[in-house]
Amino acid sequence: MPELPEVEVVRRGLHEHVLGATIESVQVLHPRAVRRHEPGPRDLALQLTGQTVAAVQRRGKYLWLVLEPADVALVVHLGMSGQMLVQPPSVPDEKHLRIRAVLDNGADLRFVDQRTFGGWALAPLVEIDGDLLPVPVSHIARDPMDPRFDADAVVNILRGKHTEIKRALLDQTVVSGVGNIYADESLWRAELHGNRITDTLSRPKLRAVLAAAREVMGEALAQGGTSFDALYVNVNGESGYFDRSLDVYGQENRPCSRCGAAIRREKFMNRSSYSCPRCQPRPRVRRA
DNA sequence: TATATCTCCTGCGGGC
DNA sequence: TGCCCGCAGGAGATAT
Repeated sequence: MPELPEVEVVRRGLHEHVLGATIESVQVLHPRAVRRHEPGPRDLALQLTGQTVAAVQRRGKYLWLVLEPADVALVVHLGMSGQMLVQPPSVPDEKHLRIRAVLDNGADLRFVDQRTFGGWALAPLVEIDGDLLPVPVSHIARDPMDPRFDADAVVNILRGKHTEIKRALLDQTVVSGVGNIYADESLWRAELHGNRITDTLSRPKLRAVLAAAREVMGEALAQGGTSFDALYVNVNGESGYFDRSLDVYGQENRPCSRCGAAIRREKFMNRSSYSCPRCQPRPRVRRA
């Protein structure tokens, strides 16, 4: 599932392969892939045609292409299964090809998305806290890999909330880029159960979980991201290797690499959470 | 206002 | 073999 490291791998690939390219034509093959572009598929195709990719940027799990001369952003979210592929036109269409942009450098930029949670949208850029961001990204907090990420400020936000720490880690307006996999890995490294309540946790403990998030996502990025199946790939269609380094996510009943206890799986927010019952004890009082 | 839950979507795998 | 159901989960919408 694409979280920050996987999206950053894609961003780097796009920077290498599409920066400076001009879009010659666009085909939207599935309207749901552009549902966040309110004027509709035809407008998106029309506005993209003739635009040149001036930059490829990312915040959290969002990435965007800055387009000139219109000076707008093509905002891309991969959702759960989205892929941005740079392919020669001779490569047959992928089964779940949703959008194709033909570039003047002889390549296709393809958006492939099995579960259609992702999509493309055009948006103006606005200045937020010294950064130029597309409007749909303006509410997204800085991610832990951002050079201007302020861990102390995030600790203060967490201390001011009364919610479970895992829920807060997944809230992209608090800290971005963290999804279910890296939330579990970060909490395991910080030896915290995801149901612990934020305003009961010490500042050092909150700093530790943020540091763990930065650390684990940095390691994943160095290995090209995490992949469990063919759903996450880089722009060349290759998978990362970090799934081989996960300590808890997907490790149910396997021994904890720190203490040997069997990793447990629990339901949380309608999804699976993995943790070590010994290193990460449940809070004594659980909320209803 | 803050927090919690629901909903969208498709393909795979297990059970019958 | 084929059908049904649960599961995977990001993020906006809706409910509390």
